Parts: sequence; structure tokens; C-alpha cells
Amino acid sequence: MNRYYKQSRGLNAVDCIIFGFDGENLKILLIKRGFEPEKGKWSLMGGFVQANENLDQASNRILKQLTGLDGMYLEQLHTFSDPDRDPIERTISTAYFALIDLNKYETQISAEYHPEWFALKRLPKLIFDQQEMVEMAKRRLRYKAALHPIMFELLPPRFTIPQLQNLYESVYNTTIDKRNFSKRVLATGLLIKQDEKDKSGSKRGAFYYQLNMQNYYANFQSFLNFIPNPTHLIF
Amino acid sequence: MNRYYKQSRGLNAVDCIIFGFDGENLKILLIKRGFEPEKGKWSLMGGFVQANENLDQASNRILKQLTGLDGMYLEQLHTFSDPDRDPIERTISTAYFALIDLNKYETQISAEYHPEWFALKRLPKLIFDQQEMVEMAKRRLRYKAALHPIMFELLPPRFTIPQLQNLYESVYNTTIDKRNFSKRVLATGLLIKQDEKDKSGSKRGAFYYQLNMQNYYANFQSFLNFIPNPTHLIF
DNA sequence: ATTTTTAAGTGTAAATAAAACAATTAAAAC
DNA sequence: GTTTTAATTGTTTTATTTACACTTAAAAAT
Repeated sequence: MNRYYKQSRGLNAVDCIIFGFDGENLKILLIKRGFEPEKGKWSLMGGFVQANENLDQASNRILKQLTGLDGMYLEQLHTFSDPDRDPIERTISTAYFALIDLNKYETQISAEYHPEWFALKRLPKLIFDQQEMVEMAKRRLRYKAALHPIMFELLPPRFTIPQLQNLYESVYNTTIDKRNFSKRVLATGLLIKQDEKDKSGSKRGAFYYQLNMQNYYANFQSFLNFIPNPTHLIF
Repeated sequence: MNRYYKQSRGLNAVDCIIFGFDGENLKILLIKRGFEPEKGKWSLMGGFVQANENLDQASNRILKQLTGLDGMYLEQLHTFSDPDRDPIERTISTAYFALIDLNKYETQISAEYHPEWFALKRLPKLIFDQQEMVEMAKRRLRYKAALHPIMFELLPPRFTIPQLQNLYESVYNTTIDKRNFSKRVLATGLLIKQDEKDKSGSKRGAFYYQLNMQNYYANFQSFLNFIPNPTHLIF
């Protein structure tokens, strides 16, 4: 036997929801779709899965193509499979969500896709079922970040506590008491204080911190609680 | 255009990890695979996705075939996609995990699959990458049940607090103080005490409770905390 | 009938964690 | 040197979680 008999075959694709943070707003990276149907419309970066690769490899390949970056935080989100989600032919697409340090990303690498960052609050209309993919990715990010220290993936290697707090506040659209916030994050043992300060945000300057990578990997799976009242937050 | 050009097409399947609880042990339902390759080996219940259905529909169809049951708790888990995971031809499989009330399930409905319940601790060897699927499903169940009230899906409509505690203890392989446990579950407002007792487990008998369905659906997305010290539990 | 056995049911105090709250300080700008 | 701005830091109060043991209902045994 070299094929299963009488089964319908289709295409498999991946679509990537790429999150970045510019210090103000949580954003996602969109491209202008380069082929029909819906050519020229805003779209998630995606592509077909090749015969010799799995979904993780496909999404990594596609992200590298667009951003030039390797080894970013990448997580399988959900597989979308409505028979008619792609009008051309049946295509089952697995959505991945990626977190990148927006500063590392260089536009010129992928000029052919005309990529642009859009604030989550001001997304353009997306093709197919990608709106739903983005909604799910937002929910997942909020869910996961309430419990695990993944937000660091959106920041540069050196960051300040006020920057980190801004990020949390913007993802959860809330405000957090800064005394309690800094107590909490420092109590995790994940941060190492640097000697230098970031002077860009204020006159006094704020000390840089770096991740303690050892503790980071060791504690990644344990629960955190950065967000006040997670009991009452609905995701 | 009526097809994408020069792309490789393949099969899509679903595989179901079906959990049940017999009062003692957490179990999963396996079948004897009915076709080659690996015919006659223990396997998850699964099947190919048809042209006119999405993955949720496919998994529901397959679960109905095996158990005769509709509308059980069912959640997409992860899509497994290594190019050679199925030796016959490329098949990308999406794993679903299902929670059912083991009492509702009737063996005779699906005699052709020779299904059997196996305690998680004593699983037979499974085909392909299904071992990995089961591992992931176990992790997901423990993760999710620590935060959301999904364990009720494994119990009959009327259950006792000691039964519920047994279930939690067996899923987390731990012991919980019964005073604290009952305080916690009653504090959720999810349980309605019945007049009758279950006399099967003890001389004195334990009062039955039922889910308050209104609160159940309303609070499903909020976090719970049934498990002592979730901060220190590693999933 | 009385006693024994078994698991169900229940309350309080101590410890820990989370929330509320405001004054001081570093450094640039003027 | 004075002003301005945001960073930094600690304590008190409140809420939650944990630890801990005796009483009771009901069947079974005598």
C-alpha cells in the first residue's frame, strides 16, 4: 500500500500572527498579499506547508522570510479548517503566534511584502478567516502572559521596569500600581539589575534590567501572577 | 483560477484522546486499529477529515461513531505534522481531547472497534506519534483543570464532594485536605446540594450535588483555584 | 438493642499573599 | 540654584490560603 484509498486531499498552510510592542501600543505585522485571490489586500504572513517540512518548520521558514529573524518565540495556536475558508480550494491553515522584539526587526529585509505594523486597536480588514485568527491570538496572549513570563519576548534584551509595566498595562488595557508591580516582578528572581540607566524616557533615567536566563527557563512553566485580580479578568 | 499551482497536497486527520474517570483512576479510551498499517494495534480513535467538514465536525462525527455520544466536552489540542508520522503517506493530524462521563458510555455501540479503557498509568504502546499526543493531552488537562471547572465533565450529573475530590486527587496525583477542598468548591457557587445521598461509597452516605449550569457557563472563563499551591505545580 | 466501624461533614486560628496608599530622590532643564 | 519630571522605595490593611481534629450519620456486627 502506498496511499490511503478514496480519501480527499488538500493543502495545508500556516498563518502567523506576529506581535510587537513599540513602547506605546501592542502591534501586529501585516503584509500585502502577493497573489490571487485577494491580491494586494492586508493579510497575515503565511504560506503553504512543503512536502518535507512540519508546521513548526514551515512557520519558522515563513517568519525568517519576512523578518530575517530566527529563534523567536513561536507557538502553535489553532488549526482553522472550514471547508470554504479559502475560495480557491480546500486549505487547512494552522495559525501560529509569534512574539518579537520590534527593534530587531528591519523593514528592508522584506520589501517585497510591503509589511506594516498595525496597532491592535486599528487593524485593517483582513482576508478569509484571519480576523478570527487574530482575535484568538489576542486572547491567547493575554491568557498566557497572565500566567507565564512571555512578555519579555516583546522587549529588547535590556529593558526598564517602567517599560515592562507599560507593556503589561497596554496588553491588559489596565493600570497597575507601580509599587506593587515592581515588588512582584522583582520577587520572581527573573530580573538582573544593570549598572546603566535608560535616559530616554525621563530626566532621572530608569535602571536597565536583563533577564536571568537560567531562572527564566527553569521557571517558565510555573505560574506567575503579574496582573492584579486575575480572578476577575475574563479572557 | 481553480487550484493553487505547484503545491503539495496531503491528507488531514483527527485523533481523539478520550478521558474518563471510573472513581479510581483517570482513563483513556483506545481502540484496535481496523486497517493497515498497524492493523490490530492499540490506537486512539481517529479518522480522515472529509471534504465537506471541518475539524470540529470530523472529531464530533468520530466520537459519535465510537461512543454514541453527542455534545461532550471537546477541545482542539494540537496539530501534529511531521512529514513521516504516517508511513503510508503524508497525513497531518489534529488531536482533540474529549472529556466524557464514563457511565454514559456503552461498549456495545462500537463493538467493531473493540474499544477498551486504559488507566493512564498503564497505557499500552500506541502507534505513530500517538504517545506524544496523549502526553500533551494529559498536560493540557492538568493545566486547564487547575484554572477552569472542566473536571465536572468527567462526572455524572449528580456527584458527591468526595467523588469530586477523588477526581482532582487522581488527576494531580496529590492529596488535598477535605475541609479546605469542600470549602473551596462550595465557595464557587457552582454546586447545588441535593436532598438525596449516594450510599454506595460509605455507610453514612454522601450528599449528591448538581452543577448550577447558569453559574457554570457564566464563570467558565474565570480562573479557579482548586489545587493547593498551583504556584509550585509544574505542568 | 447495643456497640462497633467507617467515611462524611464541619470551624477556627495562623500564616501568607495581595492590595491600598504617598513621600523622597536623581537628574535634566531652566 | 530652582523647577520639573518620572523613578524609586516601604508600611499598613485586607483577603486568601493553609493547617489542623472532632463529631455525626448510618450500616454492620455483636
